[in-house]
Amino acid sequence: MLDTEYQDIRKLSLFAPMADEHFPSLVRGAYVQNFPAQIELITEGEQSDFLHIVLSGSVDLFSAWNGRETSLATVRPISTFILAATIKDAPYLMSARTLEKSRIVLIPSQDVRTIFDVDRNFGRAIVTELAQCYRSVVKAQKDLKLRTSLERLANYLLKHQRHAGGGSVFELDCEKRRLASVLGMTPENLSRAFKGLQPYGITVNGTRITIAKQADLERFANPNPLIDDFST
Amino acid sequence: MLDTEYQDIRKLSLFAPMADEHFPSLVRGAYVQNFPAQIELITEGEQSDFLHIVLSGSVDLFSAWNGRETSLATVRPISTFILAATIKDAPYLMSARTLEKSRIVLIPSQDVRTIFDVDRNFGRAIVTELAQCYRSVVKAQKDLKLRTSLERLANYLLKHQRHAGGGSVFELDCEKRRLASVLGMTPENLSRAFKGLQPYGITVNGTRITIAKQADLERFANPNPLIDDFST
DNA sequence: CCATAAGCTTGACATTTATCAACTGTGGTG
DNA sequence: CACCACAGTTGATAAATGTCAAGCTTATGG
Repeated sequence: MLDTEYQDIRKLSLFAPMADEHFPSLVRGAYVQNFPAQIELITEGEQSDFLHIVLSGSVDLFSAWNGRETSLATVRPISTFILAATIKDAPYLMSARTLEKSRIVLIPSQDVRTIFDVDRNFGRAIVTELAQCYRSVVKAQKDLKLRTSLERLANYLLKHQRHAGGGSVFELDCEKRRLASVLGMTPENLSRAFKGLQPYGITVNGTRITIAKQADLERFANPNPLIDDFST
Repeated sequence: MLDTEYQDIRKLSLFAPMADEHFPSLVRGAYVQNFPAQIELITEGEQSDFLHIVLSGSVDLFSAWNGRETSLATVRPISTFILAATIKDAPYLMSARTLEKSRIVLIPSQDVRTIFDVDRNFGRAIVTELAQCYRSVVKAQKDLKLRTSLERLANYLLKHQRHAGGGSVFELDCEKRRLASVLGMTPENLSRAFKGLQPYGITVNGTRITIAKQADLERFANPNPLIDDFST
């Protein structure tokens, strides 16, 4: 692991509060590996042997059942994933695969649990992180159950517009097929949903989105911090 | 609070590991109250001042947006709810209302956080509970995104059959309108979904469900522990 | 530069789900 | 006992979403 990476991980909200004497022992047993795109890192149902951290690239968390498949989230640097399975020592509920060339840290789950037991601040950070994860999924659940696909797309666009700086033109940060899966629809329907947002000033050119009538779109999308804000 | 109730709460997995000297100070500031049916206990968006515990009765966790409403979960005795908001000191993401006459304990969130800081075992119990909650919602998310309403109903029935003892006849434990909302469909559609399961041996009489062709239903439902098991 | 493959889009169509209105049955109440 | 209120059901219809096949665009490699 590079020293800059070591520092970056140390600064993660999950590890920052940890005592100086504990962090090295957590990292000591860790692997760092570069993966090409489209590699399945973990498979749902397997035992959770490692806490994963994405240093660069991006990772798709997805799940399959009965021949169908859906994307549940995207993990971008620098953050951890599958913390809950690690802590509970339970099987993974989702699979994970690299979306592009990615650099991943693997920390043995047992080490995480050991230090969790001795470092109070780490324990507190884990609680905060888990509560955050929980609330994110609850929001996703509300998004899915309370909105039509058109409304989900509208709110997704507003959210990513803010994330991209707030300008009226911005770029999608993933393939449309994946976006469709994340939003709970088919790629064909996403295509039509973009068309359906034209009356609200949306135009699409490849991955470039333009929001011409901001107020109209916001009136239609009716975003709600209890569904759409990352922070709350 | 009755002494039996005190003991019951003490035995909850969330509180059982707590040191004997801390539990009284947690309960000292708590209220116990009886609520009639259909009382809104908390409203989404408000500050989370109390951790709630259902002693008897049942509570519906739901959320609304743009005039629509959906049930996200049912809380039954004896268990806590809105732990994540309490710990994060963040606004509630869901509203809660009594489904029937219910007895509820309210523990000031600040007390929970204070003892969380001093009692290691309590901290650990909270982590376990949060991880459990997180995984439950992830499963619900998979259920919703990977299955049709008919499949969700079939799996719901199998799950509740087991919960009710495994016999081929059992009772639904909530109104069909609520079940419909939990499963993410309209009451009309739930009615039709029950009809749609007739070929698999399902008959309905009021709240009484009969599964005549267990194997057929299971073949259709194709239940999966990573979606349908409470435990994993 | 062409050929190819892959993602995306479009149209036609099927399926699923929601909506609205009417009707049924049941339980409670005056 | 008559009446009402309400959950549930049913039918007709509409809207949303998925499926399949074909065509389009674009990036890439020989």
